[in-house]
Amino acid sequence: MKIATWNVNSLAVRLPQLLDWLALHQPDVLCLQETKLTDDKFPHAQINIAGYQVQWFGQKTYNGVALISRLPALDVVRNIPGHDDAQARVIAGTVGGVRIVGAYIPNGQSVESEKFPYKLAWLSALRDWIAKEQAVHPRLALLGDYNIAPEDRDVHDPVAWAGQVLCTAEERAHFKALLAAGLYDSFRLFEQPPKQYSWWDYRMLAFRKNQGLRIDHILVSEALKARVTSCVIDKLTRKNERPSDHAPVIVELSD
DNA sequence: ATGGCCTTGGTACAAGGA
Repeated sequence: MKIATWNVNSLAVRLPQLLDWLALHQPDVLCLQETKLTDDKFPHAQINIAGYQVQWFGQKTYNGVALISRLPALDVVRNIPGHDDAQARVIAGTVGGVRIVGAYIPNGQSVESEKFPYKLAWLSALRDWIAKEQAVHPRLALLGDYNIAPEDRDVHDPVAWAGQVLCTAEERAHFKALLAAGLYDSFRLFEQPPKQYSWWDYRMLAFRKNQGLRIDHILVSEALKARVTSCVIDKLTRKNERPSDHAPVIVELSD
């Protein structure tokens, strides 16, 4: 089973790239973030024609998530139950016996912004909910754009980024709390070369200089950890024409 | 080169992203 996550930064712009990507990589599950489409505009027919089921949850201009899968997604949930949120950031469903939680964690903008406490409160709600989900679904994957670089080695210039949003101690503590709750960062289950990132700013030739951050993650529960055979950041897709600023992340699970 | 983007809404350019 191949599961993946990709922040597409506008599905209105990136639909052709998405269809190409599905045909090339043939994932069993793909979680999308930043679709930026209201539900009436979601291109479900094209995704169905490509051989996939899809559940979606969006809004105008910002945010928006989708869960694409070969098999139908069961028990689909939109956003964090009990956490009042005007923004479309989570879609979850059970696919092939695996609980898939696709999340677009808030960016936070800057430590001084009112969006930063919103991010921290959101992460607290996520943590509480995931703990409950794990109790019900031992085989669980939490994948998406976390907007957190977990460690300095996930940052091209840790000195410049020290204390900045995406790299603060508070955000990293939330990431660590997910690990402490029994989730594993698939990427770190394997020996990895240095300077591996999943996002590069469109500006400053950041991609060409590999000035990026690793902020897109696939966390898996203990029961799934034993089945993870690889975790790859698909950097090639970031080189495409009209790319998203994020690269997809892909995990292979044995049967 | 001490810089260099992209998307949206709306139709000029400001705001947001990470």
